Amino acid sequence: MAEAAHDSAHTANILGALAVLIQDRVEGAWQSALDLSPMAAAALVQIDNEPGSSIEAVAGRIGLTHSATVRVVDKLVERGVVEKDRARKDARAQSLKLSKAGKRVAQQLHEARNQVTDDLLAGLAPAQRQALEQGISAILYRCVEPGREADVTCRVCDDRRCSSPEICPIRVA
Amino acid sequence: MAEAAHDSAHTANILGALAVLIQDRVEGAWQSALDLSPMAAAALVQIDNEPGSSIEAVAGRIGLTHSATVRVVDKLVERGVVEKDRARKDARAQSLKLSKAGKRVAQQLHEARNQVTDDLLAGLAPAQRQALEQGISAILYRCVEPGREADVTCRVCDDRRCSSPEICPIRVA
DNA sequence: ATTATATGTATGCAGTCTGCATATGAGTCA
DNA sequence: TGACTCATATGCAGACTGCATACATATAAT
Repeated sequence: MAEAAHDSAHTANILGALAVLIQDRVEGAWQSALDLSPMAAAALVQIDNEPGSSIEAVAGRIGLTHSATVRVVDKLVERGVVEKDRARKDARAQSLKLSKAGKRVAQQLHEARNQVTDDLLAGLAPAQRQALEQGISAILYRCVEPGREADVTCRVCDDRRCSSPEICPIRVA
Repeated sequence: MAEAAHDSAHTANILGALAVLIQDRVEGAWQSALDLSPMAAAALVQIDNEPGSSIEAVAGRIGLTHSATVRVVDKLVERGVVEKDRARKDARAQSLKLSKAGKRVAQQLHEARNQVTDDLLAGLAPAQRQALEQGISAILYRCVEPGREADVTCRVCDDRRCSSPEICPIRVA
C-alpha cells in the first residue's frame, strides 16, 4: 500500500482545503470588518499600487469585465475611498487614485489579510516555514505564466511583502 | 536587514496568493466545464459524501443559510443530479441523494479540482512535496478547530484522498 | 389528549454582483 | 473630414444570497 510520504494525492487535497480556508477567512474579515466585497478589495489594492490607473487597467488586473469594474469603482467613489479625475493625456480615461480615507482602508485591508496568513504560519518551526516558502515559491514560479493570470492572482497581494530583498515568485520569470 | 529565509511576512503573502490562484482555477473549471457554482459544487459533494442528509445538514456543512441552501438544492434537483425524498423517520426533513447523473458530475467535479492541485504539485521534488505536506498538515491541525469551520473548510474535499492510511489533518484533533 | 414550543422546509422580497449589448465621447489615422 | 478604435457609462437580465415569514411536522409539558 502507498505510504503517506509518497501520496501526493493527499497533499493536493489538503492544499485545496487550505486554499478554501484562507479565502473564507480573508474574505469574511473584509466583509465583516470593512464592508468590502472581494472585488472591491482587489480594486482598492490595485488603485493603491498604481495610482493613476484607468478603469480598463484595473479591470484587467482584477479579472473583471470593464462594465463590472465601472460599477465596483463607482461604489468605491460613492463611499469616498476612490477619486476619479479625467486623465490629462487621454480625456477618455479616468485617472483613479485613493483618497486619504481610501489609503486607510487599503492599509486595514492588508492588515486583515496578513493577520489571517500570519496566524496560520505562527505555529510552524522556522525550518518548516522555510520549507513551505520554498515549496510555494517553486509552485508559483513554475505554474503561473506572467500575464493576465499572474496579475489576477496577485490582485490582493501586499506589495510591501513581496519587494526587495524578496521577489514575487510569479513576477520574476 | 531581514534575510529572505527569515521573512515569514513574505511566506504569508505568497501563501495568500496561492490560495487565490487555486480557488480561481478550481472554481473557473467548475463553472466552464460543468456549469457549477462554487456552492452548488459544495452541496453536490456533501450529498455525495453523506447520502440521506437533510437540507439543514447540508447547509451547515457548506456554510450557507438554510434558505440559500434550499435554492441551491432546488437547482440541482431541476437539473436532475439530486433527488429529494421525504425521510421516513422525520416527515419534515428531506432525504437528499445523488442521481446516477449526479454521481457522474460529482466524479468530474473532483477530477477537475484534483487536476488543478495535482498540476501545481507536479513539478516539485519528492522531498519538497513531503515538506509541503507536513507544513500544510501542521497548519490545518493547529489552526482549525473541529466544528463548523472545519466542516465548511472541507466542503469540496475529495474524501477518497483523505482516508486511510492518511487522515484529514482537520478531523483528527 | 391538548397545547406550547422547537425543528425542517419553502417562498416572497430585496440587495449585491456580474456579464452582455449598446450608447457616448475622445483619440488616431488614412 | 471620415472611418475606426478605445475608454467609459448605462440599460437590462440573470445568478446568488440573506432576512422575514409561513407552513408542516415532531417533541415535550401539562
